[in-house]
Amino acid sequence: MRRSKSSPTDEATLFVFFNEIGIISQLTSVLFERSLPDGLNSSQFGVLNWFARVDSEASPGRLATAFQVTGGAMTNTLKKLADKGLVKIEPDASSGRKKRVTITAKGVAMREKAIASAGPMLQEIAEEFSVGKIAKQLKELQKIRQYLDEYRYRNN
Amino acid sequence: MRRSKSSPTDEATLFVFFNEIGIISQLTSVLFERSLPDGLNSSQFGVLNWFARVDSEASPGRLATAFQVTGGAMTNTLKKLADKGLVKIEPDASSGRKKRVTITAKGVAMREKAIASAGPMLQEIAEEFSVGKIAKQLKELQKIRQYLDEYRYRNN
DNA sequence: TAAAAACACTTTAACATTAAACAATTTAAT
DNA sequence: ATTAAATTGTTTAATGTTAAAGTGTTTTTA
Repeated sequence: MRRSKSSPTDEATLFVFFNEIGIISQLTSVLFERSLPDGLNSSQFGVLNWFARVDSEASPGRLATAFQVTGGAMTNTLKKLADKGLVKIEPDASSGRKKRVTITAKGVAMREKAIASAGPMLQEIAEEFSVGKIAKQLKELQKIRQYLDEYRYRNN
Repeated sequence: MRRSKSSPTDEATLFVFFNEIGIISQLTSVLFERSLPDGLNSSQFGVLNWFARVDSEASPGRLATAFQVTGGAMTNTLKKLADKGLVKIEPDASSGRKKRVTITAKGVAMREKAIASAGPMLQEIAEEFSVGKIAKQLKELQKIRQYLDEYRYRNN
């Protein structure tokens, strides 16, 4: 450590770090979105992917919180997904206010198709960079993400 | 290397890696946007920050390309910035089609104010993580970003 | 148990972004 | 030189997101 306390220089490093992450996110999002099949957009893919990453069912409100969008936006996204038969929306047995959203078999297949569509780009990158190294970085990023998630719930 | 050729497993790692970057970007963007002063939004800050990061002047088209937005969106963002006196838009002496955009002193001050507004959050993170380690990661991320930028210009 | 408050989701108006059409200028082709 | 093509930026219609208001349900409280 160059200094014993947090300093403007440390903050500057972090700012540039998160800025860089934002730029990479922008670049890859555009590439990925472009490769998505049919009328699927990023928001819709995000929801399908969530069911693979996190849980097999959810309420619209839980999804809205997870993606940091308003309830209205999630209502809209889920409607689109339901129209395409990629998710199922039912009344929640436990409460008349809630709804229960689940992914359908068609939705699972669509998620896989969407991920496969990014294959060529990912393969090119895999040839250029050490995936082992990236896997190690990933672990660090996951820690940072976890921290940010906690930070978010602390400050809501 | 576990295998001699790129494999589905490598692609999966990369997919999760970029997914994680997207989530961190989302979380930090919301936090940062929330802290922004006055009527400044992310797009507008992005343009001000670009003048500090990349060049002292630009055409609207160059900025639109840099941020991967349409010309129309950049027209709109620059109009907002010009209305607030944060950038100056002039006809370009070298061509009647182009315009020349520069940041004003007020714009520079606004950028600094905006970055300062993120200070408390960055400080908290600096206390939790090793900034030296993050600085090393930053270098790797910059390589990846550079590659993605080249990839983008190759596939346009 | 009746009234008030909180909660979950949807709808609506305002705003940002995109794709496409448009206007103006410059470059290229013949 | 003229005409056609390409370039640069703006405008417009459609779509997605937000904030706020609206609807119905559940929980709290008095």
